[in-house]
Amino acid sequence: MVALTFPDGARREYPPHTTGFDIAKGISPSLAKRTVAMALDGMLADLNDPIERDAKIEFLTRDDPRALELIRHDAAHVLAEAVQTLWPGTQVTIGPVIDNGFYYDFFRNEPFTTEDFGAIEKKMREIIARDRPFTKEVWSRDQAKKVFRDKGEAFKVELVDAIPEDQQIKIYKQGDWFDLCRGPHMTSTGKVGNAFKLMKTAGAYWRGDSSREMLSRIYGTAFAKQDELDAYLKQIEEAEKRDHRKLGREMDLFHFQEEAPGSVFWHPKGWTLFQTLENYIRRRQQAAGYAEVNAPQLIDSSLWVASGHMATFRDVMFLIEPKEEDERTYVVKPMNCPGHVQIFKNGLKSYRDLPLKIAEFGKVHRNEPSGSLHGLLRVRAFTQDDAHIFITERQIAEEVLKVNDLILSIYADFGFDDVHIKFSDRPDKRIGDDAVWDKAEAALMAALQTSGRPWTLNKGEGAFYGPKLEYVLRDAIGRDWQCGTVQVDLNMPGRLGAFYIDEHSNKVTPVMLHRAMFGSLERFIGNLIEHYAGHLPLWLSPLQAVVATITSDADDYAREVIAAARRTELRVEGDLRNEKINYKVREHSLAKVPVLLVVGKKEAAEHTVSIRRLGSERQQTMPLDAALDALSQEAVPPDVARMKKAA
RNA sequence: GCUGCCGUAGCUCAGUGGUAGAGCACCCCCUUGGUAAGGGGGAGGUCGUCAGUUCAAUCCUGACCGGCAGCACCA
Repeated sequence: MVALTFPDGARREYPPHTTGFDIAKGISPSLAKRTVAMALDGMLADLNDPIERDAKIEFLTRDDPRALELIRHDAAHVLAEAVQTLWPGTQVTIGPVIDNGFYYDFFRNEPFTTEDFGAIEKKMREIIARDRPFTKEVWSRDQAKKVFRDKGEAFKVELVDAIPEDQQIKIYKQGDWFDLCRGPHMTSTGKVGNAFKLMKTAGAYWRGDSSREMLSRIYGTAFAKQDELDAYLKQIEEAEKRDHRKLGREMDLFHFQEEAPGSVFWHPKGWTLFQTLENYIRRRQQAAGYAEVNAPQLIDSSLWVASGHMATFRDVMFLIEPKEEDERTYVVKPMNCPGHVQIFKNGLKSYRDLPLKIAEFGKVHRNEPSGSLHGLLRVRAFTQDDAHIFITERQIAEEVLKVNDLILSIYADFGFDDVHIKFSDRPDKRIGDDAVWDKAEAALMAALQTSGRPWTLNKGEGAFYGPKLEYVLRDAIGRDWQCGTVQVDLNMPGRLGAFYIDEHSNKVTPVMLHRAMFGSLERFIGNLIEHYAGHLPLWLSPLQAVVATITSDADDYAREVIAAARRTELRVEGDLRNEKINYKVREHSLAKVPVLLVVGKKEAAEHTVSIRRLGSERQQTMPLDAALDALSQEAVPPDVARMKKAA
C-alpha cells in the first residue's frame, strides 16, 4: 500500500498503481472533473500517473497558480499541432514554457509571420474545443527514433539521442497528434482555455548554436482567465511607455543617428545627468581609497597581443591600420585594464603599496555585432566606471567583499534593491592554468558567501582571464542587463609583466581585481530612466525646476526667482513665454521636469512661489526662501547627505 | 552576424506607378490667460542610399545602410 497525505493533513492508504484520477474520483466526481493535474511532494505530475510511493498529494485546479505553467506548456503543444495541421511538412523541435508565456520552434523553409497568427489561433481554438485527453506513453529509444525518422522529424531524432540513458522516452498524445515531451500535462486540451494569444515570431538557432539551422519561433502567452491575459497585455503596453529610447527623446537627453550606429549623441540635459552620475561615483570611490587616472585611447596593438585581447576579440576591436608599411597598428581601446597595468608597472611597487586601486572613467569602443545594439543598453562606444585593484593573493577575499558592499550600497542609492548577482565561472575559451582558476573561483565564491546575498550560477560565462560576479538589472520589459562586475584575474598581470617586491625582496606577480560599479554609464542611465519611468529624483534631474509665469506682469519677479534658485545651485530654467499656464504645465510635465515654480501677480506681490510637483495635480504656495531651502536640500546627492549627517 | 518586419517633415503617422499630406513641434501675428494643448497665418520633405524595370518610381525588383523583435555574441 502507498500512504498519501492530503492538504488537510488526512492520511489514507491506497493500493499501489492507483492513479491520481482514481483517488480524486473516489473523493468526489466533481473534484475529479475540476482537477487538471496533481502535485506529489510538491512536484507536478500527470493526474493519470500511477502513484508508487508514499507522498503528500495535492490536486490542482486550472486556477491554481502552479497550473499556469501547465496551461502554457499545453498551449505550446496545441500550437504545434495547429501549425502541423495547417502546414504539413513543418518540423517540430522544442516548445518550452518561459517567463510570461511559451514558445515553439519550427523548421520550415518559409518562416512564419504575424499574418499567419489569425489562422493558427483559429486552429488552436478548434483543437482546444475538441478537448482530447493528453495521454502518455513510454517508448523505447529505437521505436521513438524510427517513428520520428519515418515522419521526417530529424530534429526530434536528434533530441531522442540527447536524452540521457537513464531517462524514459515519453510521448504525449492529444488525439492523433503526439510529441516527444518530458511532461507533465493537464488532463485534456480543453483545459488550455481561450485566454491565450500568439505574440510574435522570431528566428532562433537550433540548440542555441549559430552554426546550426535557423528555426522559426512563435512566441505566445496564456493565462487561466481572460482578464489576466488582458491585464498582462495592458502591462506590456505600460512597460513600453517606459522605454528609455522613447523617454530619452521626450526628455531631450540624447539621440542616435545612422552615421554613428551604437554611439550616443548626448544633449545638454543628458550630459548633465551623465556628469551627475560620474561625480557621484567619483566621490564614492575617492572615499573608498581609489585614485583616478587616465590612460591613452589609442595603444599599439602589441600591448593587446600581450594581454590576450587580440586573440579573443580581434574581430570586434577597432583597429587603425597603418597607412605606410613602417607605421604601427593602433587599437582604439576596448578595455582599460592593459592601460592600468602600465601605470602600475611604471615605477617599482612594494607590497606596502597594496592594495593599489586605480580608477578611470574610461571610454571604450567595441565593434559589437549589429544585431546586438539596443539604445543605451548596448552600444559601441561607452564609458566604464572602471577600476583595477592590485593586491596580494591573501587580500583577494577581503577586497572582493569590499567591492561587493560598495556596489550594493551604490545601487541602493538609486532604488535598485533587487539586484541579481550572478557567479560566472571559467569559460571554454580562456587563458591560464586550471589550478590558477581553481584559486580564483574559490576566492570569489568565499567572498560571495560571506556577503550572504542570494546569487545564481552562470556556468562557463566568466571572462577569459578570470571568474566574475555580475550585478544584473532588469529593464522595463523584463530583459536582464549586466551592469556592475567584479572579476578576479590571476592571469593578466603576469602576462603583462607586472610585479611588486614583497617583504623578502622577491618579485611577486600581483593579483588584479577588475571592477565596475555602474558598468557602463550609458547602460546604467538607460536602466535608470526605465526604472524611474523618467521621473528621476531631484538630485539626478538634469533640469530640476522650471519657473513659469502666468502673465508678463510677473516676468521681473520670475527672473529674481531664477537668480535666487541658481544661487542655491539648483538647475533651473525660466519659461516666460506668452503662453497660458495650462500649456506650460503640460509641456514641462511631458518633459518630466520634477518641479514647476509658478509665479503670477499674487506670488510677485507676496514673494512666494506656487510649487507643483511632477505627477501631482496639487500645488502648494510657499515663501520663496523656504521653497528654495527645501528644494536645494532635497537636491543633495544621497552620499553627500549621509556625510553631512555623520559630520 | 542570423531570421522576420520596418524606413514618407523634428515627432507620431496617412497616401499614390504620373515628382506628396495630417496632427503636434518650429516661425510670425492676435491673445496676458491661474496649474496637462486659446485662435489665425507661415515655413519645412531630392519619400534611407545606390542600381534596375518603366514613357514615367516615393510606390515594382535587387543590393547596401539604418532601426525594431528574437536568436547568437558581450573582455
